[in-house]
Amino acid sequence: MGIKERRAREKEQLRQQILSAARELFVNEGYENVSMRKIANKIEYSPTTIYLHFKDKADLLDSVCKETLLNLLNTLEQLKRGNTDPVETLRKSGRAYIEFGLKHPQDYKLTFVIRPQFQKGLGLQEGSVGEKVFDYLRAMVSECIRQQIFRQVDVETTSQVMWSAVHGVTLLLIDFPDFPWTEKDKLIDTVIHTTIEGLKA
Amino acid sequence: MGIKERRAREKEQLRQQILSAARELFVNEGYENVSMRKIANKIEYSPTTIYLHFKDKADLLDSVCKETLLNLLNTLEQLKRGNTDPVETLRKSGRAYIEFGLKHPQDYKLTFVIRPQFQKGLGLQEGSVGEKVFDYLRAMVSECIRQQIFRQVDVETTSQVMWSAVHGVTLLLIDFPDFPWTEKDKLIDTVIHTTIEGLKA
DNA sequence: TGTTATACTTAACAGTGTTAAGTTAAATGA
DNA sequence: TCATTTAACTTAACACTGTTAAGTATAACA
Repeated sequence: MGIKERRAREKEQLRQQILSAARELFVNEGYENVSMRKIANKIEYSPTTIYLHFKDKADLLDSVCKETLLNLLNTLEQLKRGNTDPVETLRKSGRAYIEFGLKHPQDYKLTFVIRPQFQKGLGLQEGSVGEKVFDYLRAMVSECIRQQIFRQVDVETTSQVMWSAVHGVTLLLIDFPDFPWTEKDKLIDTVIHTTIEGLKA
Repeated sequence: MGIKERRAREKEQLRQQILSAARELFVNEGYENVSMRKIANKIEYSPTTIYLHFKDKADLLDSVCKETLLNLLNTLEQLKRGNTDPVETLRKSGRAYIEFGLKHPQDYKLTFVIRPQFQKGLGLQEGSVGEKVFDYLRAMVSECIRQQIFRQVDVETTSQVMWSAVHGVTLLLIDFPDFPWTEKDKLIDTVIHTTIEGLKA
């Protein structure tokens, strides 16, 4: 039964082709400014072919975002290796998160701003990659609390505070590039430092 | 020359009519899902009439956002009156900012997320209402530093850290309503408290 | 070789932002 | 008062959008 497998492989290949064309266009021109026809043109298929692989445009966006989250998760987990000091790890992770957002601003916005707008009721579903990213954060914070470095007993709230801080500065830097920010690295470091100090015992 | 004045008044009236129709539709259905024709229908004019008052759809959005910022500025300035303790004022302002965002989530997103997306190069221009809002924040932070309550000498960085925190938590609460947040008020208080503690001397 | 299933396309629908050209009505000047 | 100018507003059109129903061609199977 090699034929069915080959067909499935070919189908998956086209799916990936659509996905990477979509990502490239979304990232370069913005979700709104990319039409299904544009994507279809790029891969040299008719627009309707896309609908054989993705429910609609939002589904396509969803899949692109899932890849982004996997990418982010990978970046973060690589960083954890060999780090023992939990606070230092948290600091570095915060930096990595923000830098990921600034390095791929369009991907970041697609994932954390555009997608929730188009996919209402998006709560980082169970088993989703998004949940795994937050689990990563939770684990680090948990360790900081366990070692009695952090004040709060509540892991959830503490993690959410941390997320708020890095998400906030990331989006502001992306969305208001012409605002008279202080030196970017200084701002990022201060945001992370301030939040961590504020969380300490 | 009462005629010219009456004409100008009528023109301004229609402008306001368009603006309030646009706001209502934007807020209820989302910027993307509102067409110029929809707005025109609501005010019972032809779609092209709108273009006699606004350059394009983005300009319309811009004007709606300006109103929102005035609204926010007003809320914040009312709060300052009679408050002497600068840290307490800052805390209350942070709360008011976040609550404003949660009370008018669509307005907030339009102003701080959608608009920068459509109006590239938006750096809170000189004299803009947005600048006035940030000036308000700057003044409060400045007072905290002057009284040597806050660590940082750098007013700019400190203000930007504060903005990051409140912006971050506001957007997360709006965009991921189904996320298992800890009790909302607790989260907001903790974000503000953590940031302020982290900034202290 | 004929039939079925899959992959893909064509054509269409109802909508979009925006503009050029045209119309109507009011204000102005003689 | 009446022709002319000016402003307000509309009609019709352009080139696009996401999406679907129906149709075609090709490959896999019996």
